[in-house]
Amino acid sequence: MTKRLAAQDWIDFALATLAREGFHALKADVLARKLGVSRGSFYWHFANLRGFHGRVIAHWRQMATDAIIADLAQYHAPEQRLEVLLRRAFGHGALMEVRMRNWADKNAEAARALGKIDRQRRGYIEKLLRQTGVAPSAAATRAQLLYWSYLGAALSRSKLAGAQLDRTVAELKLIGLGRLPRKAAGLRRAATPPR
Amino acid sequence: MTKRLAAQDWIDFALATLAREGFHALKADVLARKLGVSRGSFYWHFANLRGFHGRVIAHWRQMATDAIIADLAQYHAPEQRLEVLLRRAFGHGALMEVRMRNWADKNAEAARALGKIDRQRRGYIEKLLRQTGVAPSAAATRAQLLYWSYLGAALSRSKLAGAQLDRTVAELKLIGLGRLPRKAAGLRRAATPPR
DNA sequence: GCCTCTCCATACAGAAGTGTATGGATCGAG
DNA sequence: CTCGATCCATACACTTCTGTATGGAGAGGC
Repeated sequence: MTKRLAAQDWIDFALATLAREGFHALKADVLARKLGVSRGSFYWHFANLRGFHGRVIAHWRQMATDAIIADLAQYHAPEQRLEVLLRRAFGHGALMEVRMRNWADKNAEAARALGKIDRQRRGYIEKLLRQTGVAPSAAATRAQLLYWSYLGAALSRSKLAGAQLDRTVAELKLIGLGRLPRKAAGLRRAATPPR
Repeated sequence: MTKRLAAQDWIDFALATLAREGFHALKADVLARKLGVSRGSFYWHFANLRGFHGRVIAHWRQMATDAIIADLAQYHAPEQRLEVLLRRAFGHGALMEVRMRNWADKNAEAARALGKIDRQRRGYIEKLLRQTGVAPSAAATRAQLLYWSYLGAALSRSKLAGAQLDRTVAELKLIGLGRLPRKAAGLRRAATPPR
C-alpha cells in the first residue's frame, strides 16, 4: 500500500522521467503505470495533458532560474564567477538542457520557457563580461558566443573533465575577456606571430 | 491522375517534410495522405517504418557529407575556406540540423549518423586550422569550440545577417586563428589594454 | 458513527497509427 | 494481345494513448 499522491508528486516524477527518458515518456498512461497507480489519479489532479505539461515546464523553469541566481551568489569577483560558471557548465553534462530543447520542438510552451531562459542566461553572461571591463559593444557578441558554445557542448552530450576541461575553460575565458591569460598555458606557441 | 511513386520519391518527400514539420510527421499514414496515396504504396516500397526511417537518415547523411566536401573545393587558401565556412554556417539557419538532432533523441540510427557527421566536421575544421598554422595541440580545442558555437547557434535558431554576422564571423576567426585580424574591425577598442 | 472531501479504479468511447492480406490497376516486353 | 512485374486501394486486426463518467475507498472533522 503506497502513499496517495499529490499533484506535485506527479510533477516531480515527470521531471525525473524527462531527464531519464525524454519527453515522449511524459504520458498519463505511462507515468501512471510507473507510479503504480491508474490514470484516474492523473485526471483527478490535472485537467488534461496540456495542463500537466505546462506545470512541469513551469516548475523546471523555476528551478533552473533559481539555480543560476543562487549558485553564483557566493562569489564576488566577476572573473571568478565567470570561471566557476564555465567550469560548471562545461563539466556538468546538461542532460535536462537537451531534453527540454528536444521537447521544445513539439511543445510551444517549452519553447517559450526555453527562450526566456536563454535570454536570461545570455544577459547574465554579458553583464559578467562587462563587469570585468569588456566593452559593451564586444560583450554582447562574446556572451552570445560563449552561450552558443555551451549549448553546442550540451547538445552533443559532451561532458568534459580533467585537462580537457581546463584547456576548454581557458580558451573560453580568453574568448570572453579578449585578452591573453596571465601565464600563457602552452597554447599559442607555434603558429601566430605576435604581430 | 498523378504519377506512380518510387521509393526515392517517398524519401525525398520525407526529407522535405522533416525540414518543414519535424520527425513526428514522418509516419506512413500522414505521409501517404499528403502524397495523395494510400499506405498500401508505402508498405510495398518499405518493409516497415524503421527501414524507411533508416533510409531517410542515410540519404540525409549522404547529402550533408557531399555538401561539405563539394562546397569548399573551389577555394584554396585555408583562411578563405574558414571564412566562407563560417559565413555559410552562421548565416544560413541550419534547420535540418535542428530537426535531425531532435530526431536523434528518439532514433538511435539518427543519433549514430549525427555522431559521424559531428566528428567529420570537427575534423575538417581542425585540419583547416592547422593549415593556417595553428599548433596541433590548440587546433583540436578550438575546432571543438567553433563547432559547438555553430551547433548552439543552429539550435537556438539564430539566423545572422549584415553587421551582426560580420562581427560574429570576425570573432570566430579570432577564436580559431588565435591572432588579431589584419584590420582590427572596431572590435577591441575600449576594454582590453594591449597588455 | 456518519458525512464529506480527497484520491483512486474501472469501464467505456474513440482517435491515431502500425502492419498484413488480398485483390485490382497499369505498364512494358515480347 | 497477353503476361508478368510493379504499384496501389481497401479492409481488417491490433496497439497505444486520450479523455470522461461513475462508483467507490479512506481519513478527518464533528
